[in-house]
Amino acid sequence: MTIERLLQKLRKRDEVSDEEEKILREIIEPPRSVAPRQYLIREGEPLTRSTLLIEGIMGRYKDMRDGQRQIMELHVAGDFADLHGFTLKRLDHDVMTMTECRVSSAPHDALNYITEHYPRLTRLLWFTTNVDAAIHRVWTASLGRRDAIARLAHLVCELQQRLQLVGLASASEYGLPLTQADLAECLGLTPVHVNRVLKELRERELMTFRSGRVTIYDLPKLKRLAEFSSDYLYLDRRSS
Amino acid sequence: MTIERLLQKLRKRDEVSDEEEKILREIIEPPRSVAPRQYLIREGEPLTRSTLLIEGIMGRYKDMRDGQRQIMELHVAGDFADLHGFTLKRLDHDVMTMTECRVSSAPHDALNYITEHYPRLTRLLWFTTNVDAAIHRVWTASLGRRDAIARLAHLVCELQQRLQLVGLASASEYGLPLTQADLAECLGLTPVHVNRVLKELRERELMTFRSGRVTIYDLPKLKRLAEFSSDYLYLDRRSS
DNA sequence: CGGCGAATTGACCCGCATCAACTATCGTGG
DNA sequence: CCACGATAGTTGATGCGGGTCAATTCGCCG
Repeated sequence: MTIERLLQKLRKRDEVSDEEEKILREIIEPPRSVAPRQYLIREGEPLTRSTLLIEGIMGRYKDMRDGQRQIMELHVAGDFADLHGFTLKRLDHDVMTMTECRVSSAPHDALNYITEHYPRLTRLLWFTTNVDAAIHRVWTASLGRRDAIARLAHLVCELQQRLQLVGLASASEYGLPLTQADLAECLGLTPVHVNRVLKELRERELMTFRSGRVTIYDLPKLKRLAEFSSDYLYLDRRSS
Repeated sequence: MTIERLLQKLRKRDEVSDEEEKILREIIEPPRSVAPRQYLIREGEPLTRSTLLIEGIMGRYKDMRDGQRQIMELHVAGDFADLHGFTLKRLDHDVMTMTECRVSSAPHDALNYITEHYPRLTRLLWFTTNVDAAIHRVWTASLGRRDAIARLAHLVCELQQRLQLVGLASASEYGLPLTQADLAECLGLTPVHVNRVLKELRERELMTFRSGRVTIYDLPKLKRLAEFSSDYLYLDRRSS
């Protein structure tokens, strides 16, 4: 249970040979625990390794001058939180644990070695950073063009899909140990308004979010409300 | 004047050897012209080549059910508009010319060849897709947490910086042949409100946008208003 | 001169923010 | 065991930024 979820996700998209699996296992360091609400990476700091999230939830944050924050992406088990740091060498945002997490690292030297000797695996890792970008695009569209209720519904659908992919969600519920204020920081809303929107979703009998758990009563309706399509998560096999 | 601007940008970030330049030149096909407002790529369609923008402006679009659109990124000369398509094999958005454009293509087979034989160049191309993602993140933060005037100012600063990088902008002006409605689709606003915000920027003597040209009167003040820092464009040399 | 898309401006409206008070939950120490 | 303090959630009253609708004007081209 270290890189299993990562492999599970990669294999949904493309084949991973035994040799590729072996080299991946070799470069991933032993996991360690991190307390909730800890900064793993600060904006601008030089990076020499990338972080694989084994368990828990992490977020990519940007701080604004006035103390407001925007979360740009949430990470779940099996995600690299900062694989883009491998080519960027520093980040334009912070990375923080939202909950208690278990994480491992992949040294950039080792990733470099992969790019020198495993081109297919390299393309697959590149692919995963491009899926992160696709998620960014959907969030951009949400913030630009969806109203508060559709935005929240979309986030709930996205996490359902991504958590299901690694066996952590069913069609009707999953654990999401975040606060309403966290959701507000994802959605470009205030905590107060998130609360009101959750109330409306509850009253419309679409879903509830209580004590760190999402319960979905009618997923198809929720998806329709959110105008959600999972295409952007690239869950099907690639031809290449 | 085909891949010159691309090389110019890449060399700002890292070295490109003669051999790497040679292979890049070989895989890029001869440029062709495309009229304004033409779809180059439609969401979901299978891709076998990636598009290098030689001249003009292109945009990445998402359409919403109700006919609204959100632009997720603008591309300028020297950008690959869909290099992410190389690993994704289809896109989650449309790509459209905003102006008359000159474009070339790089077949995915040839890019594959690069990943097999030129790991350093591969990392550099991977890097450029990660910068696109960084741009997405900044737009996300803009839409989530900046008000209309700061959002518009930020976009103007970003384009100034990116166009300057390829020699198409000075500190005080650059050509930007878009309509106010185009800007609205970037900024998650209505054309009417973009108009009002432009008026305010004019009256505060920060900048003007008229007949396809941005004129900046006070770039430092504009950057302060926008809370703009160019860090996310990764313009400095990487250590790797 | 006429036509058409883009820009401009005014009047009015609404979704979400703001401010403030109150409740619920839970861990901690006396 | 209860008092407490802290954090999260809930609700109401009010205000504002940006949307909507509609009428003009501008600029360009035929």
